[in-house]
Amino acid sequence: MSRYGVATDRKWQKRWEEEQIYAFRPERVSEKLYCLEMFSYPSAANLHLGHWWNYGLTDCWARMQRMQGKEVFRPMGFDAFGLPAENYAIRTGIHPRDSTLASIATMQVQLRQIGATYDWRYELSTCDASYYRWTQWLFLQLYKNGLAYRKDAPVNWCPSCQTVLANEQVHDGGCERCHTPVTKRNLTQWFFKITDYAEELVTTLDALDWPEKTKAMQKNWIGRSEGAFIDFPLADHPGFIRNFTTRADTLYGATYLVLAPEHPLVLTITTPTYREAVTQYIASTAQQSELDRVANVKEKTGVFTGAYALHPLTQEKIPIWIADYVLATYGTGSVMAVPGHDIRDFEFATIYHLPIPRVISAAHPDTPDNLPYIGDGILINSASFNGESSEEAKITVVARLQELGLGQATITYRLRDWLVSRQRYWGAPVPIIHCPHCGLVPVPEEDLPVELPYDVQFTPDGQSPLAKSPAFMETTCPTCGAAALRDPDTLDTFVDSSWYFLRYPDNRNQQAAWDPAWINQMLPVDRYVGGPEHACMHLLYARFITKALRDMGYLNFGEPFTSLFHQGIILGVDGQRMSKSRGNTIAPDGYVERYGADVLRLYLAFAFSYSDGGPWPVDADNKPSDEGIRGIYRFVQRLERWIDRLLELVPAPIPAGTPTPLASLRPAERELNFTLHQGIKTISRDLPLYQFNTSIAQIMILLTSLSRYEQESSAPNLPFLAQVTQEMLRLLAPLAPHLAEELWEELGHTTSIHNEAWPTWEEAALVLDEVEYGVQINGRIRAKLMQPRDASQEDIRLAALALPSLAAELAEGTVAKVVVVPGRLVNIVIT
RNA sequence: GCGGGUAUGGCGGAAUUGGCAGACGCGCCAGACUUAGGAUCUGGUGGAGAGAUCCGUGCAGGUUCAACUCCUGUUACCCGCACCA
Repeated sequence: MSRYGVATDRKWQKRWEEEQIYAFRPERVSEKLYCLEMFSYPSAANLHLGHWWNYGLTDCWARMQRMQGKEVFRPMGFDAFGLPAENYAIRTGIHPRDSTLASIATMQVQLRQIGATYDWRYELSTCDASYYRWTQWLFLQLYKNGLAYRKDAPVNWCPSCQTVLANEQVHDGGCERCHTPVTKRNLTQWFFKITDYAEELVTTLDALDWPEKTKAMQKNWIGRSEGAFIDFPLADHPGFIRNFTTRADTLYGATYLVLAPEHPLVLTITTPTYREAVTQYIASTAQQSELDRVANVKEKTGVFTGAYALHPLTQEKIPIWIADYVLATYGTGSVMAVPGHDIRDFEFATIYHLPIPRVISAAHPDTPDNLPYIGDGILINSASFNGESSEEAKITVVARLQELGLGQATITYRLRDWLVSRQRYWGAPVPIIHCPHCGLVPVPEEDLPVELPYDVQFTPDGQSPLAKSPAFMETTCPTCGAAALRDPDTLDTFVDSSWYFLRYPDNRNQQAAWDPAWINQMLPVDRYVGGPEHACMHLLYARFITKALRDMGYLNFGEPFTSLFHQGIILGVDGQRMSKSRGNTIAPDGYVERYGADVLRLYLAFAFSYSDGGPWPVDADNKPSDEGIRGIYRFVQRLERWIDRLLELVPAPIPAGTPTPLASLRPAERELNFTLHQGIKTISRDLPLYQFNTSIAQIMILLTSLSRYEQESSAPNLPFLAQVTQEMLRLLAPLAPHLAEELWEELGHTTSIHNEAWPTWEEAALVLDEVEYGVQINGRIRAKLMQPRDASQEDIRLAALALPSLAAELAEGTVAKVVVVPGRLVNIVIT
């Protein structure tokens, strides 16, 4: 049994809290390091392994930064609004507010059991009126600056959650949360104009210290595309149809236009003969779910409208079709179809027997004539543009169109505006009043918060629950005083989390969301840690909101998270994500009770790569194994035995000790000293990179070296042993904070190890008098060779060639070359 | 189809600038101790072979005195996006 255990954890957690040793000191803001993990969703159950993995291991990182003199700002809070609490309420009848507050209370206690360095004075919870008051304030600022607007549009609707969803919340045509196929509905909804920032969001991405994958995902999601608008005048109506293309060079190959069924001009231009077919087609596509649409990609369908447009350069009459392979929400909702050089247009033209001319010839003709050629090439059948390259023609064709007033170069984005209103209860109310006389009237800022009422019938039926609460809805217009109604929708929870990192450092400010002078010093977040699944939602929204607030003058920076790190995920033994429904969860509680928080922390840190995660190991019976944890537990016991041994040799209190001068160390001590400094150097390099496993390995090696030195030495150098032991505990402190603190106290210290400075290493200690060389013949290791540190390359070469064990093999050939790598190896090349 | 990533012993995982592959731990094997335990300690442990040796980082090539590492091609798996004009 180890004497360290959960009781030790409690003892130190209590004392740290009393002494406020992790309190952030604002006067040291110049040394601040804002390190943040994505905040947690309050859940009624006990903390799961993921919490320990996310928050326990980032704590090791933060603790090392503290010891290196950084003023670490490390807050924790709760992303407390959202559907799970509401769905739980519908099942159980427990009000979302009650269940959420209870969950938060549980988590506040349990998060402390990890032994992390949170400064709880900066806590926040998004469902508190003192927080969402400022979420509503944010909405109003966006509204006043034209970045929040209401529009009637086809939007994603989840029939199960009974609410609209943002584009980002539709995955594979289904609801991100419940996977129900999403349908389209025409509704009037609130949007944030994130598209105004599309260009900056994509161009400033490169400079961020973020994982390449995440940057690529955002870039892809924003979908910047350079091309041109090309207008095709209508043959029988005034006006024109505007198309977006990236291939203006293929304009002479455009043989028809295709509009999305939702395109606003469709019914205007459709001729009476085709009206019935067209309306039928529109109706059938409208009732298709996103999933059906994706499933039907292979069979292209469409109908002719009977209308014609004029080719802008040839004046030829070309037919106008509608088809659902053209998306209403991208570009102009209309394309010029070039079946000779586009796969989709080709498939469509083949089915409906439309002509498929060639206007680009490939430099190396390897595409058969019965397939579209989608690459660049030389223009043919393109009048005066013949002979130009695709690259040239993309410019010259657009220039000609521009002279005619029928085209211009442009950039489009895939990114759509962010739909933020939700027809659900448990969220921040939209702070807008609908007045019959004045229209949309923002709630005056001094009237915030618009409080979410408690007594509401929140069972979802497609209506906003708040609409059924007259006490909430009925108000007066702030402008004209007439009776008016509040907006019944609540805000997407991603609005709450798009600015929480700005609130933490000034969380009790009641006059403003924050004090800009203070926040501009505290932010941006220096290191943000969280899962990669937020790449195109939270991380994108937070960047947008930060940039918008900067342009309104509330911030002087435009990127919220300078540096981003994604942890991996610990999976169940089946390799699947842990979940109650799969029954593959592993509870941390038992391990913590039995071995203590630090054994679990050390195990998680040691047994997995932090960036990869991976499945929990299995034993011979395919059950979750705790053999690895017992290995860590043995290490803890070995460490305690060593401390006991040291205290036998050197009674407490052990002096803090100064490093013994290198020159006065005997050879065996030099070896131990080498291991110490090697360990300090390695851990100082690896811990900042979240390479916890190698850091712990170094401490294990150091402990082994310590006890071996003591066992093998007839007269151990006791002050030196005491000093090395204390350095080892300092190295351990970030990883096993309770254990290190306890052992530190046993050595007689009366101040916390967590206020000790991080050890430094001396390069001189890493230089040994003798170096072992590997001696290779033709690249294969054949012998070892000890050489003095200052031996010349020539000495080493001669010593290697003179090795008796190599004589026979060397005699078989002639030595062509000898490569000496100082300090490492010798390679003898024989032929 | 596009983008990003991964592949190393029985297992988790190491390997700094191209320089002795497999650190550290688990498991396994052998031994010690014993108040007989699912405890602890010590030693060994990539594979093949009696052995000298040979073979080994998904696969096939290449560059190099030297390749897990760099280059070309290829396979499998994972993640994200996907009729985006």
